[in-house]
Amino acid sequence: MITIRDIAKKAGVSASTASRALNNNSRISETTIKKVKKIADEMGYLPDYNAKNLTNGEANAVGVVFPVGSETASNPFFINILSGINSELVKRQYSLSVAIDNTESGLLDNVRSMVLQGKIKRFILLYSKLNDAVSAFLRKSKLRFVVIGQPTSKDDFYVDNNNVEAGITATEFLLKNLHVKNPLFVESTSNWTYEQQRYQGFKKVSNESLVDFDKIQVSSKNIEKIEEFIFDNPQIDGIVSTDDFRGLRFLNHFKKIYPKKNLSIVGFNKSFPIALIQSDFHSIDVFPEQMGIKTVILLFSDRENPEINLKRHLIVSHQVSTYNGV
Amino acid sequence: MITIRDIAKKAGVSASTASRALNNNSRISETTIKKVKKIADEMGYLPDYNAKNLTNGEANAVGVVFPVGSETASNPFFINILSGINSELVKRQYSLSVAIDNTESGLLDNVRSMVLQGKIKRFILLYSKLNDAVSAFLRKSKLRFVVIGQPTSKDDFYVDNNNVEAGITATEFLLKNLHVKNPLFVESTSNWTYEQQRYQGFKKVSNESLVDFDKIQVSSKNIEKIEEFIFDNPQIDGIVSTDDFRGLRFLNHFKKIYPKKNLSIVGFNKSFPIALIQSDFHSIDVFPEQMGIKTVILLFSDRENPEINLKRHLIVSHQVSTYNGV
DNA sequence: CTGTTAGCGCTTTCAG
DNA sequence: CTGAAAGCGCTAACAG
Repeated sequence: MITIRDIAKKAGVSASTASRALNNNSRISETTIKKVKKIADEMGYLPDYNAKNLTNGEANAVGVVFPVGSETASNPFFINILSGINSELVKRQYSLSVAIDNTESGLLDNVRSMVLQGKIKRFILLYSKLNDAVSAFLRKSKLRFVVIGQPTSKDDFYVDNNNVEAGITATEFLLKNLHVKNPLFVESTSNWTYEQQRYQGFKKVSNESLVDFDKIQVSSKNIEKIEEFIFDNPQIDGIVSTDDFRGLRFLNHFKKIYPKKNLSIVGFNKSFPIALIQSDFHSIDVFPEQMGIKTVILLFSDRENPEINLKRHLIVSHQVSTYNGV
Repeated sequence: MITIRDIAKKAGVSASTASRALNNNSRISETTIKKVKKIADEMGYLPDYNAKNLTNGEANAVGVVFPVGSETASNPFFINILSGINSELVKRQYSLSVAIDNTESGLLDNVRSMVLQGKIKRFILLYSKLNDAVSAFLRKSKLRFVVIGQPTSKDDFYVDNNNVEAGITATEFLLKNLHVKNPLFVESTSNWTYEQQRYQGFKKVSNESLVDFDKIQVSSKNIEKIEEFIFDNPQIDGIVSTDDFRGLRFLNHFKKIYPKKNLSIVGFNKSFPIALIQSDFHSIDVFPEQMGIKTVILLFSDRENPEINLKRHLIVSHQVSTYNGV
């Protein structure tokens, strides 16, 4: 293994000068910086992270925390988020360390160990939740973290879509492009904040367009009620669904009752890997990879981006997208 | 921060003795081991990983490598694997470090840096692929890694399901429990090894049951052919599909042509987060969390499990599971 | 602008 | 069975 002393020797300087040169310390002359870097390059020098971390008292890693219980299907695009996060981390010579557990206490232990033993100082939470032990711990420890979704505490950092706007986009597309006259808003039974916000957008556009509209909560618990509703409302010709799976589910109920009728759908998240569906099925792409990218930018804005340093959140755009259905 | 010297001082021994005691070194007497550990406990001592890693020349982390291209989108699947992996890692005081990138070369850089700079010595590959640069690099570096899926090189370590058996299970369920008379095997156009293996099982059971059977490749590229096939084969009453999404897709084609007919389905992977589907939709659960767990067990078998140390693979079971459809 | 020295927290020879 | 001392690779006072 080739160390900083090796390159110092070859460059005819001391180890500390070499170290400073490699870290662009302003006290070192341009010439020696160039020289040292050139030699380091030639010798294929790669700094040892564990040594750096030990002396710095801080790891070059970001902790990425998953929600407990994979029931949170509301965030289906984890892989894409991870990909976005990591693309930004590698630029900074950081690595991505994950905390995931089936229990809240296990998850907390995981994060505590990252902080206390791993010296990780920056975190990303792939969820947001009231009275969350992990965020409480991070706040108390004065560590910087960014939440993906709506924050639960007033001065948490977060990255999210503009969900009201997204609801507007979805509904406008449904009414104007798909020519729907009697839209329905389909959501879960959990009253997530993002669902309420998307509904706001839906309601606004529907009102302005002077169409009749309605809302329904869909889960596996209330099947009879749903089918009754569908039966009683044959005029429904399109839906905005807070996620693609729920939209598909509603479609199946609908087709069971009206096999011949078409239903236009705008869902969210582009959850289906392949073209899948008969009928006009569209989805709002919320650009998960972008969310990952912006999350990291915000996470490091204290060091790097004076211009956005004062912001506590960043917003990712969205876009209607089409499944090339059968 | 409380260090090993603090506890050594309190215990009235030297730092080296304390270190050895905490690591159960056999040269230390039972009594001092007990004493030192008790004091460490009382003082809430937690070893600093970066220091340990530096002296050990090896990080307490496992690199988990994702396939390039999120086209392999089965999201919940990966999350569950991660969860299984991490549950085993925490027991060993190891952490989970991920490598993910959109390009093969970027991914390789990521892994190289983990090895060369991070001193990570053990890896898990969440894919398997011929002529893979990452596995080549790991082999050359003589590092231990376990692949999830079928290995591409004769002496790679791997964890997988028994896919022939799984094909048998799926087909038996379709024929015996769902009373299908004319089964069809639905696969992708990629000729994955696991698809061929599942087909073997399908074929065997179909033959033994003396039923007529067929096979079809389904993708968004050959829609007309699929619908033609369905039209020409009205006797089809059930399918085994190599994944749930493809099964659903076929179902939609089928319903378009025969709106009134039922189709029984056995897919794979339990990909749908909620009950979704009208018609008899089942799925083979391949227990991704178990796969994660066994992967780690195999990864550390050189140190820990003399009894399975000679094995180069572990097999995870599977099970028919039901979507509580509408 | 550069070098010397010390030290991060832990493990490990080498002595006893 | 235990201790003293050295060192992992890097950074940061402190001098000059």
